[in-house]
Amino acid sequence: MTDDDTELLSGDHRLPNNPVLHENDVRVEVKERRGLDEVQVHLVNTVQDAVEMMSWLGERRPVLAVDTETTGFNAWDGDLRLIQIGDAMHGWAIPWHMWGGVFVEAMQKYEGQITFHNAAFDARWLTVHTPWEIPWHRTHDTMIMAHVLDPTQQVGLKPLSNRFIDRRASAGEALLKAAFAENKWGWATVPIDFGPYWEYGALDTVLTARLWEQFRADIRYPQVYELEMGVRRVVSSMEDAGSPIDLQYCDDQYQDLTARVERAKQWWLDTYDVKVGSAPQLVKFFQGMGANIDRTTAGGAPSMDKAMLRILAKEFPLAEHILKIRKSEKLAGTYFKNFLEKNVDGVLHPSIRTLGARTGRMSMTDPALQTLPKGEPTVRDAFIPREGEVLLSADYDQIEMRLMAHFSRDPGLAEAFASETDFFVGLARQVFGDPSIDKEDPRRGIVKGVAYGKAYGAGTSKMAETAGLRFDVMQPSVHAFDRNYPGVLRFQNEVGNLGMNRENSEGIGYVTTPFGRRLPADSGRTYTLVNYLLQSHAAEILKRALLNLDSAGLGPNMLLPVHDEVIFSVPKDSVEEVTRTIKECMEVTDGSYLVPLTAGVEGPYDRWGTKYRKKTA
DNA sequence: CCGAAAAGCGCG
DNA sequence: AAAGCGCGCTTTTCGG
Repeated sequence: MTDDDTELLSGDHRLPNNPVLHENDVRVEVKERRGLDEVQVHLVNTVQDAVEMMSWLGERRPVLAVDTETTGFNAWDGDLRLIQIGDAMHGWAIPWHMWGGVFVEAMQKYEGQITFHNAAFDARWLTVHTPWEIPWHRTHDTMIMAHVLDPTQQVGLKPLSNRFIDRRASAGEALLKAAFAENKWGWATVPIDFGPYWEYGALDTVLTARLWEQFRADIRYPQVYELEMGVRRVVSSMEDAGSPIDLQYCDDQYQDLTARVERAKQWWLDTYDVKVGSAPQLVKFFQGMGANIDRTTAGGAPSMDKAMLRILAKEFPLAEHILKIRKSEKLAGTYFKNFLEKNVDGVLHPSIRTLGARTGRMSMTDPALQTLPKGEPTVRDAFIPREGEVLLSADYDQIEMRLMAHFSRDPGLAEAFASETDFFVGLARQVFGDPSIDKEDPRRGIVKGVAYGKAYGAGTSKMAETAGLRFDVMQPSVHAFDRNYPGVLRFQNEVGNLGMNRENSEGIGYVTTPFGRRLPADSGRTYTLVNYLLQSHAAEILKRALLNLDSAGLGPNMLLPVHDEVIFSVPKDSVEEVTRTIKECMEVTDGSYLVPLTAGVEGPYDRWGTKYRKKTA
């Protein structure tokens, strides 16, 4: 493999309807900036101030930065306090409740490019509290720019500003924090006209505008940035619309589970003087009963994890009891309690970071709806469609495996996707040369483990551990896999070598996705690049699908993205038609990949959990 | 009292 | 030759 990034490029990656970057904005003249000495900040406090701000707004500039100061993190419970606008030399702080009308008028008048730093945050507050609608087609985000340029750097406004603009950028923040401590103020209570508060709020827009100038020129692959800005728009709208849940059901489940957990924990305390939540106490308890605890945690302590307790349970039934308590506690505390606390009128509005991982995967918090248990459908049962609608779920079929076939160009692996039988059954038949293998055969699971192990960069010992097999039992299967799919091994070596060569010559090992996203490896860990490439490109494909779905008019029907899956709420009578549209938007079967990227649509469901229940004939 | 770390566990 | 990747949340523990 050569140093040429295009080596991994393939296919047509045009994006639907997403004109974020305009030809002309690149040509805007950007002046050399020297530190922050000449910068002026202003507070809109009088009609005269407002007039001056409007006059300033009429000047020519490459971009206008917008920022907000709020009472906290919850946009529904909290309040918007300050909105700031600024450019490279001036920042204006606008008290929302006094002068909000001036802000709205200003934004309606302004027709140029806009940038935020972390648009997701400000977009949510602005959507909830103001009538202004963000013009996404001319909206930028310097946090997204920073992540695209280097996903391993800190992408906060202050770290970036300290690094790229002026070391003193965070001085104001320190001053403000000190004032908070001295006066017992918080973001909700600091007086709006307190100098350090509004001044550094205003300065943030200056920093953001400067970062935009800096980064705009550095974006070598506008395609990734355009994808990300489009996804930010679509995902913010998913956040706003939210996912409906059944509150009564959540409450019933929560009450029932917590009561049972509490009783069980009390019993352990009364009977054995053991706190169930404390691993060290449990270790002592089971050792006292004569148990041999031979697994250790990452930190070296004796382990009381699920796997160890399962082993112990064969000899000590009490270990099973601990597992049950943990399970119930997790269901109650991590899921139902969270749903009850975080919903707004029966709707969850999670925070979705579209660039949550360095690979470009999304992450989700408050609540983390990408990590709901599937072995316990009762949790997903909390999720219901909108009024008069039903749920649909659309998943890509083995997308990372298909991308491994594509990137490795291994004909055998590619062929396996063409077969009618279950993919991993087919793989197992090929690997073990035994056409009688069926879905229940343990060799299917072994091959699946080897295949995903390859995709994740695991060695034989890790695969053996995951499968619960001895190294020497696992090894022949790995060899058989390598013999059958030599392209995969070659691909792993190529990516690993490319990464190592770059680490030696350029100081950093990295690969580039077909969209142009640069994926850096930690030093000495270039073997992770195979996984980064697969995971990252799979994320890009899902993201592009979100834009396709939005363009097809399904934006309002999307509830959640889950890595390689999208959850929808759609009108009952449109299921067939929507199913066709979803497949068209998600699948890539035009030959741009060595194997077709297919997606399955499941449903309709009236609760999400239904999908995870055994189907009855 | 608070924040960070560790341990454990949920997902793709 | 060998290397499991990426996340978030809760509880407990521990140090400042």
